[in-house]
Amino acid sequence: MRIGELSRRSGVSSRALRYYEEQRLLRPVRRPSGYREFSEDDLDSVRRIRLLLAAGLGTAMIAEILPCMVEGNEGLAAGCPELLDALGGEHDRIAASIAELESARTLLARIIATPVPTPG
DNA sequence: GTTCTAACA
DNA sequence: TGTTAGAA
Repeated sequence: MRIGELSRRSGVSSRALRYYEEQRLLRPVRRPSGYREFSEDDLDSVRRIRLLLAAGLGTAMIAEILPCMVEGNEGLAAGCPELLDALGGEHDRIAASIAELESARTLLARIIATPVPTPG
């Protein structure tokens, strides 16, 4: 299928799909016309890419683990055990970010809730 | 009409 | 990322 159809079926903009190819997340073949030709499997790949992006992973990481992702009974699973380490690292990195943001939120909430001292 | 690349708001 | 110009 061409990029327009994949865009419609996936709900992802053609601009984003071209970007995914540039990031090596998708490898469509080229027609003689120069048009990209995507496979049916690419539709699943796009869904997985969106999921992994939503999970906070970067395109570089996604490019590495995408070929290892397998459909489990409860969703996507890491088919390659050696990648669990990298995923664990991402998890910890996100957890650290959350901790920092929570500190910032608490600080702001405290400032907002502190009354201005009245003169006198 | 659809897609391509490159570049800009 | 969206959008657009100009070409195929």
